[in-house]
Amino acid sequence: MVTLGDVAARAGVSVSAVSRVLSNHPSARVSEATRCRILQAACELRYRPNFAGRALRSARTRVIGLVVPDLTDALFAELLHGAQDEARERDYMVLLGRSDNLSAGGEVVGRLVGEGRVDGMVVQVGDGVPPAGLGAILASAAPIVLLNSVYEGHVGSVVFDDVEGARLATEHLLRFGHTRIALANGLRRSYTARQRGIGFRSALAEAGLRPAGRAYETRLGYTAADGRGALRRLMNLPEPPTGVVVANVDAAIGLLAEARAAGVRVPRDLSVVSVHDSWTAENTWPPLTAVRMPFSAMGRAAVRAVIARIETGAMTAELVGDPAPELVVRESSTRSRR
Amino acid sequence: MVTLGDVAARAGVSVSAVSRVLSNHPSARVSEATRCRILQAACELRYRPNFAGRALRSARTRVIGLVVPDLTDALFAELLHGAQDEARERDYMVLLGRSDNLSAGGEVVGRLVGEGRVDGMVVQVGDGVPPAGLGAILASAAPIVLLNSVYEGHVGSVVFDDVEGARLATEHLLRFGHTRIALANGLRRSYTARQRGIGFRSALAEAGLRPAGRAYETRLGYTAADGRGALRRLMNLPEPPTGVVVANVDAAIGLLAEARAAGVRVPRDLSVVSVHDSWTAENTWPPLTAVRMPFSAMGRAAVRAVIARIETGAMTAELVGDPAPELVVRESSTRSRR
DNA sequence: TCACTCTGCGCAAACGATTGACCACATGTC
DNA sequence: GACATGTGGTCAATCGTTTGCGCAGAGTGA
Repeated sequence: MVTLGDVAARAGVSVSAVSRVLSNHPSARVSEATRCRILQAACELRYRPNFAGRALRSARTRVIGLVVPDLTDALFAELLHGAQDEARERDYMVLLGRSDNLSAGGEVVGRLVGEGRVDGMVVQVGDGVPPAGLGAILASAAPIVLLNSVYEGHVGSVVFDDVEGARLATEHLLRFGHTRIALANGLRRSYTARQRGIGFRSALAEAGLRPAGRAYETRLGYTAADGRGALRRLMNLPEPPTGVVVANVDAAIGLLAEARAAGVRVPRDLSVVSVHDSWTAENTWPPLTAVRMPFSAMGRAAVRAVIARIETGAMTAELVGDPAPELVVRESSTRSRR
Repeated sequence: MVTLGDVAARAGVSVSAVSRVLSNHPSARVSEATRCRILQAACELRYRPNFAGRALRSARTRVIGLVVPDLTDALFAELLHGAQDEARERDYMVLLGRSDNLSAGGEVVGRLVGEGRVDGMVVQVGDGVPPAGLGAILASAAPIVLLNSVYEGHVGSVVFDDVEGARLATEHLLRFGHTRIALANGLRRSYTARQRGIGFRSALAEAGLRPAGRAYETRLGYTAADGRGALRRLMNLPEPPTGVVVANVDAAIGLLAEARAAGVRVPRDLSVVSVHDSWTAENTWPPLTAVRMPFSAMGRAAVRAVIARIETGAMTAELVGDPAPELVVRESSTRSRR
């Protein structure tokens, strides 16, 4: 391993001179000739600063942790990409942690922050995590930004405009003349599910429709299996809906598959619109009408927020509105037949 | 931050005593009473060893890097889970790097290893990376294990039994009486694509079928769009195949969607079997018959291999055969009508 | 010439954990 | 009594980087 000392020896100067030159420190008062010798020596020896040495000395790692509950879908990949792009531009790295089922990833947060492996964290809590578990994590006083959830008294969160996303999806069905519209939503305690419920109902209200009743809003979850369950429940109603807003694209994919299996024709018998878009939505049958949410921008915003928290102490509760949620019309939705 | 010194002060001993006790060092000769005091002090102060200090001193991080070209599908998630499970059991962490389009992630390997952020790496090179780029990475003499590709002279790779996987898929179609079977394969230079081609052709040969000709093997790639392209190409042949083996589940999903759009009925007109299974394959229409490959086991094996390389210097070229590839029959394949 | 200031660097002390060397004391052996 | 052995620890060096401080020598103004 090449150290500062090696470079210094080759350039015939002291380690401090090398350090100052290589990190462009303002206090680096060296002649142009010396600077050149140092740079050349570093280049020839392929010097790379040692991460541990630097982190130990400066008590900063320039790494931020990202903890998500699930990464089996393309949405997460987009989020991670945005986060990594933003991090790279600011000379940070992203360390992907794993939030296990138990304790909302509290252990991983403790490890990463407690052992000084990261300077701050972006945490997305799982759908089914009770708020109690969250408190313990946030109590650590470490720079933490929550993703898609807000917690009493914790300012430091980045959320989608889920209300608007759900509203867009609902309005699309309303424009197609649907009046009996269902919502296949996430779990009740999920923050995003609550927001999407609000957007859904407000769109209905604005259209002068009274809510179709509790039974038309399932709250099973965001997985494909949950979407399947939602379809069965909704189509077994005395008056099944003619349109359904699914709060997650993975659930919509399951719902679509279950519709085929149950003989429900989409979009003829049932129009389907999902919140979230991904490459999988283009490849269902029929191709899924979806509201594209800015996952990449959210990743960027989260990293930006946590870096701001680290470097300036500023706390932000940000709503990611740019680019705005956008409806992508495909073939799973059509005009109501009545 | 709580340091060893803080714990030592509270327990009334020296830092070295604390260090030895907390790390269960064999040279820790302390009385039972002292050991207790130290443990209690550490517990009360919530001591956590500082990562940087430890890494600097020991020149080891107990972190291994995982670099993959693409993480938009569920397969990758399974791989990562396996890797993380194995790492955790051996008291390591996994750091997910990003292999950009350019230079096969050579830059990220250089950074992670060069700056001492990781002790070793698991690298899956992208499908379209020419072998030349690989050489540069492997030349760094760092502990690197390749995933699903082998490189001349580099022993340190973990691969699937792709030959067997493709063979299983092909034999399934053969048992159904298909004789005109196509292969929608990955790019020519891809190692896995070559292996899957071998398995495909050997199954045909064992069944006494002569290969149906070059045109029946497309080599477009592993994405959904590539699968769509493969379907169009194959169904435009003078004598379209009645069955197709798709070398990747994402491509199979695209192929299925394109079949619907083109009016090709699956499985009536065309039976489809894919290599790789994932939750998305259960939710296509018709549900996709697939060969389940042991992604989780591969993640574990890769981490095991790189740790072995780090700790004992042992190099391995391993074929992940347990659990063996397994055919999961769903509804996208059926008996040939002739 | 003296007292400054400025330039161009080097010295050395941290940061936190690990570990070989060493020390004081007690006990056992010849 | 001299010596070895064992017990229960402490001391101090080390890893690589950063940074406050100091120190020559050159230049400047009075």
